[in-house]
Order: sequence, then C-alpha cells, then structure tokens
Amino acid sequence: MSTPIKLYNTLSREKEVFKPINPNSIGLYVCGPTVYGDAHLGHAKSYVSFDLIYRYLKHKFPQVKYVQNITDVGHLTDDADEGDDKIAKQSRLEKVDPMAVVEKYMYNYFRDMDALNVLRPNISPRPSGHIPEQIEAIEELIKKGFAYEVNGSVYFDVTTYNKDHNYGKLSGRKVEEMMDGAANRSLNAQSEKRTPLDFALWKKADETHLMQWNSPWGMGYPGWHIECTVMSQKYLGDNFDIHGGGLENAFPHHECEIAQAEANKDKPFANYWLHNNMVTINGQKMGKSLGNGIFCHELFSGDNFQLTQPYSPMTIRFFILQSHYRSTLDFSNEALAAAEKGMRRLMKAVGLLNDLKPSNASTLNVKELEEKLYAAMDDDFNSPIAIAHLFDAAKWINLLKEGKEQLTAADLEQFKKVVHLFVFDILGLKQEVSAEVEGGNNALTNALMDLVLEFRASAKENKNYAMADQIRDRLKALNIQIKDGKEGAQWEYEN
RNA sequence: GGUCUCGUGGCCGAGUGGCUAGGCAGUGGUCUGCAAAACCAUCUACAGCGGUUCGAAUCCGCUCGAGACCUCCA
Repeated sequence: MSTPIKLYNTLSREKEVFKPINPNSIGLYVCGPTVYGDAHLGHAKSYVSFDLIYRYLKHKFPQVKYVQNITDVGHLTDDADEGDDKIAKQSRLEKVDPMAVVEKYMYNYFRDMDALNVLRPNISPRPSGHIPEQIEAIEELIKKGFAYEVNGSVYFDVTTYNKDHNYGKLSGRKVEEMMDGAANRSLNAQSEKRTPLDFALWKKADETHLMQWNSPWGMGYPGWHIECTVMSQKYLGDNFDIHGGGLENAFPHHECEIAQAEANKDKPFANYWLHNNMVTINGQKMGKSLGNGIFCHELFSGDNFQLTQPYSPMTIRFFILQSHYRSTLDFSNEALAAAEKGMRRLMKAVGLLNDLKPSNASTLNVKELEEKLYAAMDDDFNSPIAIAHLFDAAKWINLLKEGKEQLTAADLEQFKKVVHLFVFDILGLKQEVSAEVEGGNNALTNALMDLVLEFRASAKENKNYAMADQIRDRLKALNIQIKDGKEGAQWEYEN
C-alpha cells in the first residue's frame, strides 16, 4: 500500500501530503514528559496518539527513527526563565536526590505506557546526558549573535533573530504584538533579559541549586527549550521530518526550538509539526490547580474520587483512539463505560476470526474494506473513522460465523490479515485476558467446560430447565458466560 | 486584554457545500424453554440569527456559549 499520507501541519495550518526527506528512514521527534510525577490521562492521550502515528508510519515506511526525550533538568515551575526546577522541587518534597526522582517517575512512566501498549521510542534521550552538546549549541548561538550572556546566564535574542527569521511562525504570533502584550503585563521589572520575549538558554545556579554543571559562563543548568533542539538534531539530523508534541507546547516551547535550530543551522528544522489536543474532564480542563487530574494507575485501579469503576488500559487506549488526536477528548465515566463495551464487542469479534470457515463465493468486499481503512489512516491518522470501519468488520465476522455471509478462502485470508493488521499492529489494541484465565490450565479448563456444557445440554434435552439455569447461573458467578447457539453452547470469560 | 480553536442527536464522537459516520444507551424484531450473546430494523442532530448558493451542519457575518495559548502543565 503506497497511498500517500496527508497530515495536518501546524506550520501551514492545513493538511499536507507527507513527503519524507528519505523514504527509507523517517525521522520522528516527540516531546516527552518531564518526569517529576506519575503519568496522567493527558500523557496517555498524547503518547497513545503519537504511538498511533508512529505505528502507522512504521507500517508504511521501511524504518522510522522515533526519538522522545525524558526531561530530567531545566523545566521550571513558573515560566521558561523564573521559578524553581520541577525535578529539584520534587526532590526536596520527597527528600531524595533529583536523579532518584527522575528514575522513579521515568520507570513509572514506561510502566504505564507499556500497559497502554505504547511502543517505546528508539531513543529516549535525557538532557542531563547531553550537557556538552547543549553548551556547544549555546556557544554557537552567542558566536552568531543570537544570544547574549548576563551574569552567568545566557538568553536567546528574539529581536535579533526576528530580523531575518520569523519568530512566531509556528504559533501564528507576531513579535510586535507579543511585545505590546508583554508590555501591558506586569512582568518582573528587574529581569536580565533585554526583552520579555527573550528566553533562557542557560541559567546560572547558586550553591544551593541541586543540579548544576560547569560551563563557559560558570556553574549552571540548561534552559528547557534547548534540550529538544539539540537532542532531536543529534539523533535525526539538522533537518528532519516530523516534530510532535502537545498543543500547549506550540508556544513558547516549540517556537523557541525552531528559533534556536534555525538560527544556528540556517536551514529548516522539522518539516512537519504535529500537535495533539488536550483532555477535558466533564467539559473542564484537566489541571493540577483544578484538582481534577487522574493518573494512569488510578484509571487502571479505579482509585480516584472521579471514577466510578476501574478501566483497563485497553479501554483507555480505545477511548483515546475513538476520537481524533487533534480534537479535545472529554472524559466522563459514561463515555469510558461506552468505550469499554464497544471495545469488548469489537475484540470478541476479532477473536472469532480464526474460527471462520471459507465458502465457495464471497458476499462481502474485503478489498473495499481494506481501502477504506487505509483511506481513514492516510487522512491525518483518522483512527475514529478506522474504528467505525472495523465495527463493520466485526459485524461481518459475526455474520460469517452464523453463515449469513460468505468469503472464499482467499478473501477470508485477506480479511483476517487486514483486520489483524489494523486492530493489533496499527491501532495497537490487544486482547485483554484476566490473570486468572491466563494462569489457568487452558487445556484442562476447556475439557472441564466441555463436560459441564454437555451436562447442561442433556438437562435441557430432558426439559430440566431448573438444572440448566442453575448451571448457567453458577458459571455466571464465576464470570463465565454461556452463549447458546444453534450449533450448541459456547462459553467465555468475562473480564 | 491579545491570538487562536470549537459549539453535532440521551451520552461520547467523525464528517465539512447535495450521498447511512461509528460506538454506548433506547425502541421493535429474529434466535432461545427463558435469558444472555449475536444479528436485523428503527427513533432523537448539526448553538441562535442573518447572508452567499439551485442547494449549508459544512462557506461568510453577527450574537450567545465553551475551551486553548499568552504564566507550569501532554
């Protein structure tokens, strides 16, 4: 399948045909988390979305280099230039080393993403491990006149940069307008910056600062934006294909990344900018200050006052994929419960694929289904449309099983292949099996269940419905559902 | 205040000039000893008011409402 992918590029504000720099190796950089706390529903949406994009690119191209940073220094609590380092602040709260904070939450992050079946990036670089590279880039910026040092800190000179470049081209802002806006706002008067728009490349650290490194400007630490510029270019080249991240980072973070990169290299940075949208909870933004945040592990356990029940990782993933990555996604228990039911129906059907028997003729158009699925994904990774088509496939599977539709052996093979490809490989869904099922002796269980169903069948034959219902009810209590059909009864676990 | 985005049926959520989105819930049916599951059928829409057009949920304007960024957040 070599149909072109169209993707919405924030730089142009329209859908563009994706033209890779090198079709044999796609470069994808996505802003990763600052690991000072556990991953929440917003992280889940963001990284499931980019996982979908990564998976689809991987399917369409021979190689995708996926780089996603783990921020472990330099991300401040207030704005890019003031306030405390988030990691340092958390380390004081937890009374452990900053890097212990990083280790803990990084592992938790990967644990939760693994549960969501998010594929790991090829490279997860950390800024603390790229201090020399960042210093080098800052020195180059100073040398080229795009940055200046004040008191051991270094700032990017937006005014100078904007003379020959367009600062604000990503977020659609104009420097003059931002200056006006900034002038009207009560910013700290004694700032070292020449203008409020300038941003920190390197910050001076006093003795009490927990994470600091030596530099040409004395002891300090890198600014937040420079890490992404340096690490993306180090692993993907000065000009690479796709840069992704959360919509809230378009300004200033991504704008600053572009400025740093294009000032230094004098060539375009990322060709395509992809931004995913946010999660709202009952229509309201999810945020720390609102106290309505939900961690991934809370979703999985149900342990949060806003949750009426636990939701499995695949339910969360499916819920996220049922909306488009550029749309806001509104969380509610009702919506999650609906997603859970829908997903179970879909996955049950997919699980029946291998039981289907071929016929002499086909009554369904597999080729058309395949084309629709590709068309959906090619159109800016439209997973909700793809899922809608997969529900058609689920309906087909059930009808095929009942013999109401037919497929030839060749079509059936292709049908299985396509459904498996999109459900498992591209959408990244997987069958969820409870631990007790997985841990059980399946061969033995199957044999025992056959026996039980046999007894029930003979009870029914003798019109001993009390007995038949008792068997059904008792099995129900064990989370085993009996499904009567004209070919006899079947059973399955309800997770 | 500035910049931008969005308002779709009971709920979630696609679509974006004329063609069924889909899921969940509801209703009727097939099947069943009865259920469940599955399948079939079906109801409820495009915030409001103008305008453009043969035709608008889709384009334009205004009003109302919500949200994002500008200050930490995926």
